[in-house]
Amino acid sequence: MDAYEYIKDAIVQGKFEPDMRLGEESLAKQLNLSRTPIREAIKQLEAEGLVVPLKRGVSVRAFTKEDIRQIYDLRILLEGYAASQAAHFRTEHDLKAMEKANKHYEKVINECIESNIRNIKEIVDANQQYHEAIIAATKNSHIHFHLSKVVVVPIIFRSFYWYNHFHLKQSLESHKIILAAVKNKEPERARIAMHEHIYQGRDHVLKHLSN
Amino acid sequence: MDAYEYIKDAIVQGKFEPDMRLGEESLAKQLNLSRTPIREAIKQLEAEGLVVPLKRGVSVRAFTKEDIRQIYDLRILLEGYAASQAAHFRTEHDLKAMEKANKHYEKVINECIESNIRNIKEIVDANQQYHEAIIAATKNSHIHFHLSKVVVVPIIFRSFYWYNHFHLKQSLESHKIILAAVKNKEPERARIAMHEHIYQGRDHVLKHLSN
DNA sequence: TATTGACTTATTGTATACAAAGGATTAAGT
DNA sequence: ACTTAATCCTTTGTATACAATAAGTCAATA
Repeated sequence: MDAYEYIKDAIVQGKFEPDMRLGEESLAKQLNLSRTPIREAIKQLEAEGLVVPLKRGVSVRAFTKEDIRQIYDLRILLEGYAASQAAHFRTEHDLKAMEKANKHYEKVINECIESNIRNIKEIVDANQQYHEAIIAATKNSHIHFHLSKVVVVPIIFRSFYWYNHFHLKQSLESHKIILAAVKNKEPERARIAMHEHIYQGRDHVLKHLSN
Repeated sequence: MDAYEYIKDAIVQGKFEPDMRLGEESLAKQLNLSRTPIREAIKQLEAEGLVVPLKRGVSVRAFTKEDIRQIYDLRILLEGYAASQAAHFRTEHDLKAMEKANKHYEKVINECIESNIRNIKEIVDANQQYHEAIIAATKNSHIHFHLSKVVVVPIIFRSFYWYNHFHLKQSLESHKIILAAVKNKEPERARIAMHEHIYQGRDHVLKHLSN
């Protein structure tokens, strides 16, 4: 397995906790690699801001409540724009992709609610696919590039992020509203709906964060 | 000197041209270093999107006209937001910093016009300081983080970016308008002025790009 | 007992050595 | 002459070895 993917996943899944120091030798042993590729992976993660440099080596970045607030503000700006652009310029192909992603999200949510089993990874993935479909319709690869870095952070706190059925249903409803606006080519409606959708996610996360 | 800084500067200054392959041994010799730190620097640049991976090694990313368009769209969105936020929340201290940066920019521009000498680096730096002062007033470090990656790209094409006195004066005028709006706490005015300012820069660059 | 200082240890940062994979060049065959 | 194949060479990718520095420990003195 790739060192970069391994470490990033471990951070996002919370296996490597905030402020935990990442020892190179330790990681090298876990991955059956030498320190050289480990260090390269760490440098990439540092450039993305997921780990922070110490005097020597790095530690997992501990995002503060203020960080989360700022990241959501940024995400609201970018994804709101993406939604409005999608409503403007979407093709039939884009729409099909979004509808497919939405159908899938609906299926996952409903299964989750019925069986009362919280398969967090599946929900997070389905949600991301939906958002990616909208961003793809924007046809701005640079926005996609930066959003992909931004979106990852709150997922670190996903353990309580998706924890109740009400929020899940609310989220699904928002997705439908956004999709309808894009389908009807209503940019401002799409932007506002996306804003509201992400604000709800933000509030939900912030409510459960202490510091 | 740091390998990362060296390579990044060389790319931004145009010393390493687009599509040029970056040989590790060659860079190591230039910097009197071994390949190890070179590779780490390259990984960072790859994460930022300034170099692209080949089957083996990397080359300097060749940004297309479409890339530039997308990057400017993104920058307009982010800096427009920054300007409006600055107008909302700016403190006296923020304002002082912006005014100082603006004074300095004015000085540089005027010297440049009078002496007819185009010290491109000085102009670019003064311009960046002004924009940074506005972004600082936003108090959103994550927006600053992403903008810092975005802003760099068009500078690669700066040789003709700042090439005439009319554009320079126009740019200075825009800066003053934005500053006034921030000073008077007019968020929408500030955003629109920033949009216009960056659109002008965009058009100027695009006009001189062929493909 | 607390604090400071030297010493020891562990881990990073850098260099080098080795292995593997592309790309280039040359030769052979059609 | 042009294409194809095989070999060689250059450069990357990985591992290891060495050097440098930060941190931790222990002892000594106030």
